[in-house]
Amino acid sequence: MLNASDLLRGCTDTIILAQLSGEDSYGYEISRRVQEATGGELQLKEATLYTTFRRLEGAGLVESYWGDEQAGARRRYYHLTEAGRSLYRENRDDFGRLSGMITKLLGMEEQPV
Amino acid sequence: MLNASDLLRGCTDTIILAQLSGEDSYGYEISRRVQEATGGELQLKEATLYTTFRRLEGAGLVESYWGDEQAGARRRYYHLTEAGRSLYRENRDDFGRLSGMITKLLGMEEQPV
DNA sequence: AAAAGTACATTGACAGGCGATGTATATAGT
DNA sequence: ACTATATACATCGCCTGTCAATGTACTTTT
Repeated sequence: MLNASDLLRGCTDTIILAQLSGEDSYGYEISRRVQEATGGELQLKEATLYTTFRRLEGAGLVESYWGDEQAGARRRYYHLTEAGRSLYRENRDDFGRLSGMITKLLGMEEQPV
Repeated sequence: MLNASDLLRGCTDTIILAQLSGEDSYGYEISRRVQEATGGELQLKEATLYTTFRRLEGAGLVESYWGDEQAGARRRYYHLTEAGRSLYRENRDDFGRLSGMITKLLGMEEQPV
């Protein structure tokens, strides 16, 4: 697995926001989805995941509520607020621009947008 | 200008290594080149730049020497070691892979490598 | 009965980016 | 002559995000 602790920094928020842009979800599921989507290469560690949720909620980017599961462990669901959706789009575009710049700076082939 | 402090983390080393992969250079010049190449969007702050040089040199990735300028301010040049060149290539590839994954996770159009 | 999976949460250490600040030389403008 | 700006390097200390370690609790599988 890629050791991407530092590279990940600044992306975690946006990745989580992105996972919530379709429908409400909860920590464990988001974690699994990220792992699946990257073939296990990328992983949001639990500590990172849950501290990030706190931060996002504190900033008013997401709202949380407990699910009403009758069986199994409780789940805390997160819902993207309008502010969160707006920031998500902004961050996504910023990431696109930045990764393009870095790609260029690293002397890699430029990829047309 | 893009506020990329966090996004930049983990890329700074590689960007600097990349700038040294062609020929020896010095701090101020690398700083200017990065700014020019990104249309002023991205900037390696001085504190970041010089602390990074220390770290890279401590890790044996670069070697430094004073230039022999007769006029103007002194310049400390940096030279990429073999270890540095090797890590540069590795980091560059890692970045490519990671940015591809993030692009995917952020729900952006995938760009063929 | 034990192990593994699901699910959430907190604490404290660590490390990189950077604002602030300082040094020194050279040049251009007023 | 003085001031501002550009060139050029350097360090200190703050801030913040990631994560290892640790803990809780329920369910399913062995």
